[in-house]
Amino acid sequence: MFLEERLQKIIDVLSEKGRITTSEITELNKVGYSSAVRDLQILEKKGMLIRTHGGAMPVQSVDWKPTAGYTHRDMPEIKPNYNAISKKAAEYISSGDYIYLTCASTGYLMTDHLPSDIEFTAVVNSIIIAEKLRVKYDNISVRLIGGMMRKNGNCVDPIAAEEIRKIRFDKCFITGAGLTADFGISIQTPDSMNFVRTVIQSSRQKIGMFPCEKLGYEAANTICPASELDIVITDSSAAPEHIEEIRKCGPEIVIAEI
Amino acid sequence: MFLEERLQKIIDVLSEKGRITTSEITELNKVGYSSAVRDLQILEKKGMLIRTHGGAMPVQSVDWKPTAGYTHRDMPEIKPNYNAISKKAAEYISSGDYIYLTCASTGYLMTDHLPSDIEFTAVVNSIIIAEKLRVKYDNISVRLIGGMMRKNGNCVDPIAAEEIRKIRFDKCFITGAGLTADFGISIQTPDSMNFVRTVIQSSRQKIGMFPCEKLGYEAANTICPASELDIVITDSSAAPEHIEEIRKCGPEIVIAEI
DNA sequence: TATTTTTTGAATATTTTTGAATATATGTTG
DNA sequence: CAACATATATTCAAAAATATTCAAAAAATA
Repeated sequence: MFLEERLQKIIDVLSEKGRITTSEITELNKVGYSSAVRDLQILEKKGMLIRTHGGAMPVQSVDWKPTAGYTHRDMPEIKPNYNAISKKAAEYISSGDYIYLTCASTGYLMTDHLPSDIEFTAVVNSIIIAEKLRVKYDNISVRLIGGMMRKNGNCVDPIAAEEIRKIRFDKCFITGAGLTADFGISIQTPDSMNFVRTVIQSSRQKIGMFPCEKLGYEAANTICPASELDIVITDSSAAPEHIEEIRKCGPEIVIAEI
Repeated sequence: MFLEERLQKIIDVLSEKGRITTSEITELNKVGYSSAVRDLQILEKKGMLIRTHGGAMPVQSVDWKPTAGYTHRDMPEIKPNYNAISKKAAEYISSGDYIYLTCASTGYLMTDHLPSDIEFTAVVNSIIIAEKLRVKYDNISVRLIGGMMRKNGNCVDPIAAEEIRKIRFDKCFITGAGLTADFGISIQTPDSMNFVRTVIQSSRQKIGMFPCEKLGYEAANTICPASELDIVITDSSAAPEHIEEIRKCGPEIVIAEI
């Protein structure tokens, strides 16, 4: 079998099952362990997947811990809490809404839970999310935000922010790398900071999705105070002190059961 | 057996089975290994297939599908003339260029032939093309044009056109549904008409890709006179009278050998 | 027949695959 | 939480598969 065929098979399994192990690959492609690993390396280099300890996962479903820099040794895991939060968030969408969907992993996970019985418009700045919406939903009008595209398929540069400025959202579903009472919503890159800030400023209702790991964490750049958010959705593993800290700032706290 | 017959046989097997090995070719055409390889080299040069280690695959099969599960059978059959024109067009890209790539099928086909040894910026309004560039090329900066996304993943509405208006391209690679001396470049929908017109107005050098079928045809809406184009790339099956008709309007005519 | 083009097979070079040795990470147990 | 056991990753060199080169042979053409 050709290299290209093997790689395609891996991608197929990955996007169907959401995960693949190294031993599955050896069986699937009838190759030795070393070749299986090398194939994963090739695909990782292309940005088609993220390697984990024991196999690989789709890029979209992985969001590494904000506390540690990402190296190939950090093993990203499937995060049920991310999924639970995304599902809960999707419940807030109403008929006719004009909403913004974050390009972070929580936004991607939301695409599995969006309502298919009402019509609404989703504004997205990720071609991965756009493609998923295009293929999966007929009831959603998709508005794409352009700009210089990052290697991960997202647009968060000033061009994209400028485009956001021309829109008023009913609701925005956003996230960040961290959230505290002191530092508010924070994120790694300045571009993202600027972009998300613009989104928030353009939205009537601001809904933040923050898995427990992100509460109490402060990333490099602050986007806005926590008080700007109307609703913060977190999960049942969140520390009570963190929850209380944010609640005092103003946002309504919603707990998604894992 | 003639060379052409052998090549055709290879293409036939390829489009039927989606793959062919070198040893299959030696049997199929009753030739030695060296000849089998040379035939593959010839076809690869024409852009009719992609050589792999051990054989070859159709160009489209080596694509990275955004969604899994496609086989080469699901992909539209590549017309050799479209492919030849796309390949020829890609030769016009120089280092540092800021180019627009049409969202039509010729633009998509170009993504198989773009130079990978020089850096340049590609502006695209199709998430399918954007995704392919993202995965396949490291040397290309991709600028995405946003707007209300059509069901096919393209953005050609007024929002997209407005975005184009803010750009000046070194070159644009465009097409249309038809091209005549009388009616110029024509296209089906008004949105597309407006969009492509804007692209042309924003480009220093205008390169049109028009397979022989499109010469002499007039679609509903005219975009601009044929004289606006600097170069028209067509294929060797184009009728001489059509070629002459366009040449008289001004554009340099380039014939891509099928 | 002379000349050119095409085909071929063998020698050589390159790429790909593999397994074993070593290193690192994760899970478990006291 | 340390120390061990297990699972997985990395490295690397040998082996296998495939590609390239090239000159001779065959075929086609003049």
